[in-house]
Amino acid sequence: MSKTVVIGMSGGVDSAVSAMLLKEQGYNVIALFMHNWEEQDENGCCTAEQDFDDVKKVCDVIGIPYYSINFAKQYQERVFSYFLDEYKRGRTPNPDVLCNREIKFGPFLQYALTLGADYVATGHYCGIRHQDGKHYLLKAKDQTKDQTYFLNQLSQSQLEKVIFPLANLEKVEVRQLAEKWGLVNAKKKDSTGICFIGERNFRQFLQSYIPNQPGDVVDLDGNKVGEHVGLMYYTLGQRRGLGLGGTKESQDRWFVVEKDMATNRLVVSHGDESVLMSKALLASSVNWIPQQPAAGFKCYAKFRYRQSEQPVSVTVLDDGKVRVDFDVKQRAVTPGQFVVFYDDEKCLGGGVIDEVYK
RNA sequence: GGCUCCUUGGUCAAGCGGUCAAGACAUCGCCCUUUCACGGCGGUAACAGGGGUUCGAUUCCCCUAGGAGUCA
Repeated sequence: MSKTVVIGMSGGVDSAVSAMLLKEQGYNVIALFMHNWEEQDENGCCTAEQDFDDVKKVCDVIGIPYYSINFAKQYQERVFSYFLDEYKRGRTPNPDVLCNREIKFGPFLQYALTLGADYVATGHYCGIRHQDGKHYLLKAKDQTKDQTYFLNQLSQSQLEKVIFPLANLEKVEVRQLAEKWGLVNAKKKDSTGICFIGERNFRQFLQSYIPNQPGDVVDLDGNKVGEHVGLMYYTLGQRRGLGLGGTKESQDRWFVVEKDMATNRLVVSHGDESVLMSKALLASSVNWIPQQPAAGFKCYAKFRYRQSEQPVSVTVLDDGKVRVDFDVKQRAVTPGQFVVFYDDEKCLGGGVIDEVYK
C-alpha cells in the first residue's frame, strides 16, 4: 500500500520535478495548487491562472490528479496584514518567512491531511531528516539555491510530515530532468518577488496600501540634502532611489543609515558605510529546530536571505528572546528581517530582528 | 561702481584649438533573487547665450546674463 503525498504545485519547474520524483519513488501523488492573491499583476494578467494552467499540463504528463485551493483570506489575515503593520512601524519585514509558517505549512498542510496525505512535499531547495522523533531542517545540496532561510520559523509539528524531493539536486539538474520528462515549464523563469504576489514595482505596490508621508532626507550632520517620499519605501543599507548625486566633498554613493520615525526623517551617509555596521542584535519570535541547543552557543547566522553565513555567539535570554553577537561587524542588519542560525548542514531556526547594536 | 576669476549632462567633475567631450554619483534597463535590500553589467544624458579670430573652437578674444574675491 503506497503512501500518499500531497505536493504543493506552483506552476514552476521545482515543484513539477518534485512531483515527478515522488511519483517515480512510488508514492501516490496528488498535486495541490494554491491561489492566495486575487489581484492581477501590473500587466493586467492573472498570473495565477497561467500558473495553474502549467500545473494542469505538468500533472497530465506525470499522470497525477490536481486540485486548486484558495487561501487568499488566510494570506491576507496572517501574512499581508503583518507585512503592512511592519512597514508602518518603519521596519523591513520578510513576508515569505511568514507565508511558509502561516500558509504553506499551515492551512495548506492541514488541508493536505484532509485529502488523506501521509506526507506533504514542496519544491523548496532544502533537506529534512526525520530521526528519533525529531525533525531536522537541512541545507540543500545546491548551496546557491538553499531556501532554509525562509523556513526558519517552522515548528516540529509542521516539519513532521514533510518531504523535500530537491534536497540533493542542483538547479541545473532539476531543469535537465524537466526537459527530459517533457514538462512544459522546463525553461520557465524562476519566480521572484513576494510569494503569491510576484514581482512588483515595490513603491507603487506599497503606496496603494499605505499612504505616503514625504519628509526630509538629512545627512549624518543633520543637514537637509533632499526629500523622501515616505520612510516605508526605504530599508537600511539601501542606495537606490535616493536621487542624491555627487558633491564637492564626495562623489561616493549615498546609503540609508537610519529611519527616524519620530521626525519622519531619512538619515543618509555619503560614502562612509561604517555607520551601517553593527556588532550585535536582539531577536524575538525565536523558533528552534528541532529544539534550543543551549542557553549559549556559537554557530553561524544569516541576517538576510542571499548573504553568506557569519560566525556568531548566541545567548538565549530569560524571556525567550535571543541576543546575537557577531564575530565580525555586519553591514545593514535590519529590524524586521530574520536572523537564521546554522550549524554545519543544519538550520537551527531563527527569529525576528528587533534591535541592532552598533 | 572699478578690477579679477568662474559658468561643461540631474549632481559633482576632467578637459586647456582638431576628443565619438573623461570619470563618479543619480537615473533607466538587464542580470542576480521566492522578502526588502546589497551587488554585477550596460544604456540615456552636457560644453550658459550671442558675436568674432582660425582651415578648425569646449578650449583664444569681445559683448549679454548668473555666481565668487577684491578696491573705495
